[in-house]
Amino acid sequence: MSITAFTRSVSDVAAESGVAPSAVRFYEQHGVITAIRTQGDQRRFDDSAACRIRVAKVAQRVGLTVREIAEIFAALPADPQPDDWGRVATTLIDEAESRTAALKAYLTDMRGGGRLCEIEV
Amino acid sequence: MSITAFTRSVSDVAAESGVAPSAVRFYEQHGVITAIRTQGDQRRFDDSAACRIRVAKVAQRVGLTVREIAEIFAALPADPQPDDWGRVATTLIDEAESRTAALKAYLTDMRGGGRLCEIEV
DNA sequence: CTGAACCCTCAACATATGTTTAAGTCAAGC
DNA sequence: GCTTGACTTAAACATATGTTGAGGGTTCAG
Repeated sequence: MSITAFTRSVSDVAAESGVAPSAVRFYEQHGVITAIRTQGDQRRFDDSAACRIRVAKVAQRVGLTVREIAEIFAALPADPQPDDWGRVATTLIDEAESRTAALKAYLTDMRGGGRLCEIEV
Repeated sequence: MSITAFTRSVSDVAAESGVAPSAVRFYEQHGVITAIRTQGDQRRFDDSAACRIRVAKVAQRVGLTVREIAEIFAALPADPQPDDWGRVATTLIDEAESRTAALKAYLTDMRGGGRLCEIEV
């Protein structure tokens, strides 16, 4: 087992993930990432923090909210392994495809009837 | 050619589309739907308004903003025909699939390297 | 051990997406 | 033609997603 190192500061994670420090604090507040605190009350993150944020940004683009993303990431242990990420990836992709499928189904039904838009919702 | 009838009031469109009257006004302000005005300054919408709103709601679920949806709907003429809706549908689906593809690519690259998340952005 | 650079919280601001409410106007049936 | 319900605008409120700034504390390299 590897020892999880909580060595990254807010600005470290911000630089690694490409978002502003304020966003790093925001994502921590909302459970997308987690931190331990130093004696002086400063946040320290592990390697996975920047990763989680980068994945979160892409997931937001397919319509997932920060809350939904945090819920999905709740399945990730500290120091996540490939299998852990794999399960999360599957969940995210399934959700994205499900939403796209709903869009396609709606548009297809709309055309299918020739009624353009009188379909039942 | 069919004569486009602008006969629907705000509450008519709200009822047809399943959103609140305030949302109907909001979507008009943001260009998702368009209205003519009566002599007394009340909004009147045509048949396509409720349809546009229902499509917009589904499109929002895949991450499109109201602004983006309005831009895509700008290609719809008054009294849109099946072909017009078809082009809009294609644009919406392409965008949704593009975003899902970006998510998949990101997650696949992440796993692929075995580095979990040290991929270049 | 000290100073520069970074961190803390909290509050205000900003944008997107709506809803609610107040004060006043319009429309449609009787 | 009047009444009643729906409409108008504008502003305030609410939630999501952040950013900025003030006032003060922490860390770490030298």
